[in-house]
Amino acid sequence: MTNLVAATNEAPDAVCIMGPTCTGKTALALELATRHPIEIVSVDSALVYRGMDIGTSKPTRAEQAAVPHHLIDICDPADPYSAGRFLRDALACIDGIRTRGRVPLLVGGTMLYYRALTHGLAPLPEADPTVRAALEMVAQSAGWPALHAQLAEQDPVAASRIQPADAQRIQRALEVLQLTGERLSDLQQQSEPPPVRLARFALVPVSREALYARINTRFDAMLAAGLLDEVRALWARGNLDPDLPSLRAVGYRQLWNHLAGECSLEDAIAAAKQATRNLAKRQLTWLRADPGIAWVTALEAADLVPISDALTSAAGKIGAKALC
RNA sequence: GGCCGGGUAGCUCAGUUGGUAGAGCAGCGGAUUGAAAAUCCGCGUGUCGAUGGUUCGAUUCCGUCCCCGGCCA
Repeated sequence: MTNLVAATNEAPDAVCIMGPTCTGKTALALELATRHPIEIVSVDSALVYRGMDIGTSKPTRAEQAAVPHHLIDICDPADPYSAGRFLRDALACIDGIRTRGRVPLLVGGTMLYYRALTHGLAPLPEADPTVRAALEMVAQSAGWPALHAQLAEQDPVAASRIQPADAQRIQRALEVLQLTGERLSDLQQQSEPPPVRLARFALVPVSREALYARINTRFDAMLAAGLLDEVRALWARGNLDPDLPSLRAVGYRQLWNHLAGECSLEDAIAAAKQATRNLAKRQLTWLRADPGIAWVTALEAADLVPISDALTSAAGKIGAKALC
């Protein structure tokens, strides 16, 4: 079903390193780039946005200059990026990198994007603001449980998988129904894994406690580096609102609320750290649910051997392909 | 020192007209198909500050003490 390399010796087309926020993925990728002919593809829903650098821990200009990076700064914060766009963009990047004779190293923490890469996406329509606004209006008066009941009539399978309070998913399922006349649950059967053989690794923290402590410390460092000014600059544009996917990003959302006068800076900081910790926990849940991913718990040289081996193997495959 | 509030889950608090207690948050686990750094679901034993008394039974009523906050001296 999935395109994992598993225990076979078959060489991968690309190598993927996923992991919760704040575990050192960027540093690891840069380190690997000194020893392997790679280009980095970001698997991250926040790094795509321009002008959001500090709070997303975006690789610096220097780091991006040292190794080619992809899917960073490709979207304005006023425009929503999506899993669908990511999959198309990422597959194009992987192709391009391989034809250049290099190995794609996919690195990030957005697990839905990762899932799209390993399992593919169903042929679904993209979001339609008009349809969503209409559904939103109905929900205002009738409530989401009523829309869930409606979904149960039209797509019982989807409804059974979606909680009555899960507004976002109810809205999406009904949107698909309206746009295509077909059931989301039927369309979802039609997803095909992309034809890319991935060697997958999960970079996980030694302990939850240490990860949380690091998250807190890093957020303070972000503030010291000028994160609040970065958010003020977004605020000053005047055309952004907090419902945008970009501004829902951890850290930005809380500081934005503070700028809107909804809470003190102190409370916003505490909430941002909390949200980041919650995010890291959810990322770990995804990782645990993937049976085909190899866990790497330390950045010691010995622990990185499997990753290096995968990169070497992928490079060999590309080289062999080039010879044909 | 006097008066008034408070002391209940890791935190903020609710509650029990006396039958040993429950929310939110945290924490832990899970779901996850174009918003995903999003959205949602599940999990609640804690000497109810301490100690005497009344009572079949006290976290609840009464006495004393301790701690915290405020006001008055």
